Amino acid sequence: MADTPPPPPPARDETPQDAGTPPPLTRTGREPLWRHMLGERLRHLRHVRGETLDQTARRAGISPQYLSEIERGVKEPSSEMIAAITGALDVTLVDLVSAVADRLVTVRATLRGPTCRAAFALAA
Amino acid sequence: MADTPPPPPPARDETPQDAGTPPPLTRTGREPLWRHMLGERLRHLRHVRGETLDQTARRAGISPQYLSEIERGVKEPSSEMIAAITGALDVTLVDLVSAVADRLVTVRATLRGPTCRAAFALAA
DNA sequence: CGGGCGTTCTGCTGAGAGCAGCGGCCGACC
DNA sequence: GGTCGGCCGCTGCTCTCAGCAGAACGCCCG
Repeated sequence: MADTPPPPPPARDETPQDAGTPPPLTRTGREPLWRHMLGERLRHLRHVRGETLDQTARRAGISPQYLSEIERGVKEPSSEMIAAITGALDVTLVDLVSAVADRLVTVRATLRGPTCRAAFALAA
Repeated sequence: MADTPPPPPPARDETPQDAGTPPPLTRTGREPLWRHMLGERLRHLRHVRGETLDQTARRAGISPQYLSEIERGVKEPSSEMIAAITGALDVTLVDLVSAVADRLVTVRATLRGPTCRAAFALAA
């Protein structure tokens, strides 16, 4: 990504979202779990800064392999760990949590979209 | 509290916030940790429903003592546990996360207020 | 082919999640 | 004053998993 440092993070994550599948839902088809949303947004924020796992992990004081597991929603980091990572990414907890909230709204709209269209089709 | 069931939760937590001190900051005076914000908002949402620890804990399938520890920011619940509690409170993850984000913004404004005034006083 | 990056695996240790039981504090109520 | 409901705090327990280290693999690119 860009070499220039990213602008100060907005209150809401206004950077373009990554393409790709949304994080996995729970087995009952309900909304995703916190650790999946957390990990996805952390990875997104890291990519916005144009950094590798190793770079961010070093500044956060954790292993790159563990950061990879967190971003993939495999492990559940402690609040202290979350604070270390957001510090390394130069964002605040409110930035992160807002990004998760916005992403959840987007994911929910995406899941509901085809369902609404399918319902209209059935009504026709 | 009111016997009538609470209205459908809004996308943002628009119910009046509890009076009282904001959650504890980290030792460096930075913003609070995720588990403190999480716990505070879960307790707020439970109070909005007019419920006791025992009532909500039973529906979530956890012990009331453990729910108390979560709400006080003493314990770090797993994502599955968070999902169980939000389910018991009849809110979604996006409701919870949005509530945390809004609360963080409020807390940050509160912390900055007196600091700005203090700075002006010093300049005088 | 080699390097960079990310993922996956095995194995480990120690912290802590989640619980049960109990006693205590406080405010409301009688 | 006593009782009750709600909550807190403590001890102690078991078992899961956080977080790590090291190694290996796959993919992509020059």
